[in-house]
Amino acid sequence: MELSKNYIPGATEEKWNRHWLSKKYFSSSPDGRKAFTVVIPPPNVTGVLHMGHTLNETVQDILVRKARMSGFNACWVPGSDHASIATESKVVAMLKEKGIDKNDLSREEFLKYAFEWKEKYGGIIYHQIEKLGCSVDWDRVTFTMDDHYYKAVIKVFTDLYNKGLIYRGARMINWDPAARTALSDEEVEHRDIQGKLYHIRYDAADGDGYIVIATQRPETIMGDTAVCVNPSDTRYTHLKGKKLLVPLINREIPVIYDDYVDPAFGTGALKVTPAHDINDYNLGLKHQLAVIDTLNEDGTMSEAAQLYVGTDRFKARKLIVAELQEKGYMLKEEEYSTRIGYSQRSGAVVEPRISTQWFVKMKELAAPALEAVVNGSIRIHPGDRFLATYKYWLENVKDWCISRQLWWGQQIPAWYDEKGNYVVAEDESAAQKIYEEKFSVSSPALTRDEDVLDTWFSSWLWPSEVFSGISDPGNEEVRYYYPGSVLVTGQDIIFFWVARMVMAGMEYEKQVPFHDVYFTGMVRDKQGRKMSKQLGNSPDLLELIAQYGADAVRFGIMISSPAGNDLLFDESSLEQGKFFNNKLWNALKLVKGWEPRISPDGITESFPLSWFRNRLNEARQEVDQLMSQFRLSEALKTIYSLIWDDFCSWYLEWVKPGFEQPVSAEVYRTTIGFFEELMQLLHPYMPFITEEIYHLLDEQEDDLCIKQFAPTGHTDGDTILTGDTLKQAITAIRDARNKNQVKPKEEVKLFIETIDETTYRSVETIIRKQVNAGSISFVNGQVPSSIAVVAGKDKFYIETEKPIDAAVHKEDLLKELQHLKGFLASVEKKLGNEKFMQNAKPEVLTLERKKKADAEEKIRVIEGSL
RNA sequence: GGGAGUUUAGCUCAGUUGGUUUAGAGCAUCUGCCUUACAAGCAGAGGGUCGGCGGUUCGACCCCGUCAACUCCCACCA
Repeated sequence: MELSKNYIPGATEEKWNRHWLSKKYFSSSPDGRKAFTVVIPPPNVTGVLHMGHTLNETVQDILVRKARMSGFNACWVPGSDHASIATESKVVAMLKEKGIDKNDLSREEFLKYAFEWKEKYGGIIYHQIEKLGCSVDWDRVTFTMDDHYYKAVIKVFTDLYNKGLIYRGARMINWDPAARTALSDEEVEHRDIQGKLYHIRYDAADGDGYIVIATQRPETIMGDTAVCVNPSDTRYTHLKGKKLLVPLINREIPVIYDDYVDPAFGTGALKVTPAHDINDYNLGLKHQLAVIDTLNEDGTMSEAAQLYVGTDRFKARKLIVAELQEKGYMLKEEEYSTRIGYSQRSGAVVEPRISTQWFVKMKELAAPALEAVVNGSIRIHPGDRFLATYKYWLENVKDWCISRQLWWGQQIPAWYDEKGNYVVAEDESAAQKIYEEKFSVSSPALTRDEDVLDTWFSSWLWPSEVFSGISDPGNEEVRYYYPGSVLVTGQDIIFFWVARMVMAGMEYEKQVPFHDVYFTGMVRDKQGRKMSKQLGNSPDLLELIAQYGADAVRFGIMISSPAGNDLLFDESSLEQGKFFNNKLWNALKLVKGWEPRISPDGITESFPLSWFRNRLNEARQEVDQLMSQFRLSEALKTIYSLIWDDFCSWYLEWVKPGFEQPVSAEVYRTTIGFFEELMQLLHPYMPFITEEIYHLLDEQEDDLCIKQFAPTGHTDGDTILTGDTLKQAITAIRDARNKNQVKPKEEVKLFIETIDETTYRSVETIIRKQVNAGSISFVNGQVPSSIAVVAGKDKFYIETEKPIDAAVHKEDLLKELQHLKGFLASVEKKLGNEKFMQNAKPEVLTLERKKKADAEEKIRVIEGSL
């Protein structure tokens, strides 16, 4: 058949995707093989795949395809996350565009819109995953709001509640005034902000004296219930027992004393606003201060504030500052840089707020999760870089606020009576029953908690519940597939997700959820900025695939992405991938072109055949090792160079017959075999083109993507030795072929006499390179054009062609000998033979002419034997 | 305020036990080639005080110390 001039990815990718899917190659069910389980980090249902996902999915696919080809029952579970707050805010925005206010809808109506949205956009992600060539098991698509998943979440909630690990209570939480919901600590992002520190005067109620406080948030003064100073601060002792007046509203508040206050900071006086600051809240608890909440849930001033009621907090700040200035309370304003918490989703400035919410007690759950990583049951890659972060978080973990004032998500399974008494149960009838027993009331009127659970409260069950391991404990599938082999994810969700999955896994499966965690870096744009939709700097994956082909995209993103390091995305690496595709294609065209010319007259030169066989085996072992260490990018480089340099530039050029010359059947067969093996090796990285070429090379019954690796041939000692010799010969021939470029090297002669042949040969080779490299040379301009190194049992010499005045250069020479000794000692050590250099003592001698001639004679012999 | 990471050619990055790398790849630049698989290619060339300084060593891109720049994570000083 006629092969096209260049490789055209689009149609080929489409073809093989359809073929693989129709054959259900990526579907997995439990069997006698060992399972290799990967669960996809479920992307948000609303999103599209950005480059970060592309990197993650590619890494997973490489590992999964490799495992599948290595004989494992590979199972990669796809799915998506309902992403409670993220999705809800998008649906709300979408409704707003249509002129619909969420508040005018019932919960059911809203959820209908949300599910429609999910159906519409959830599919985009799956389409992208498929286009990228990800070999996921489409029969296992899981959504975190599937029925069984809902059941699991509710079950875990009630179970933890019954164990006393979930409680409800009023605490100071992070409040998102835009989304009007509570957030967990992890959902708050801190950013450095240039703010102002305002110095405000609080007069004594009796008119005698005042205190100046410093604050960043003057709009909260109406919530003040004390001013606190350090008891040792003599500046304020005269005010003891007095009351102060809050400016503008003239409410009386006490002066309190606490060591918490740093006299050196600001004015040494702190206004205490228990409703709007965590420290003030704690201080308030200690000193039994009243709590005055001056903000509404949308961030506007509340009735309790008395002033500017209904005005947004930031507008109110400006107005209050102006009023304080006008009335003379504002003594000073200074620039002040601080950190402010923002809601990760809505971007709104988070308010600390006292609110009744549901919490998970984390300490108990954290202990086994910490242990699993510390004792090595879970290995984190790369190295231990993230181990410290993981440990620190678990050791200092605080309770997890899991209730959200949203509708999209799993509704909290708690039922209340009109007095606020509540029970937790898996469904309403169970709740009725429990309530009846607990309160001895029959047929109570109960209403369900309005709130839903944090999205991560479902995500943390993912590794188990994708196999229904929690809704249907101990079923055959979860027993077979759990725990997963490797989790590939971004380091940004180590707390949100990874640590919590380990907790849930230990609690509900009594086992770690995965053995290895591979953290990919963040993908940034050329300017080093994080890729984000807001910046519009994240390229569209489908467009990239259309432009370069999926294989090239995968190649481009993998070729320079060491684990855990950030990746500056550069399209030129995708181009490199595209070029590589074409190189493969052209090699195919070359080899296929020989087919009609196979003839008994063809010459078989066995040398290149055995050389490449050897090279291929060597590279395969290297690739295996690199991949098992998750050094995927280096493995790809090895394969790339093996194909481009060794196979195309050397092997094919070598065995290539002259114009219209016959090709021996052996050469043809062997070459096809090599090519197939190469395609197999590359397949996890570039699945489409390798499958295509594999089939075009030869009529194949099997498909490459499920073909298992044949054992590496010729691994016995003899062959390896032959290989080394071959390698040297190849190198020599390469040099010869490049002879036009070979520069006349400075002639260097060396001679060493050692105890045994092996040591001698190694030392000789290395020392030759060292001398060539100039590592062994003379200083002070006395670099000789020719050196002879003469070594004996307990001494060795360096001899120069031009005589060197030993008296003048003795120090230099000794230094060189010392250097040489150290170097040779290390070579000996590597060879496991430390007898020779131990007692060697450097000394400078003048060699006689005759001796030199002897040495040169031996050199000739050595060179002849090479 | 703590902790981590990064710093190698114009750009993006390799360089894992300190000595077969007088520092490598791709892209970009320059030169010559449409040579019968491949101009998406081939043959070459230029380009680096391996962030600065100090130390250990016979020998350091690699180990130690220190400084600088950039990035990230964590933390309740108004």
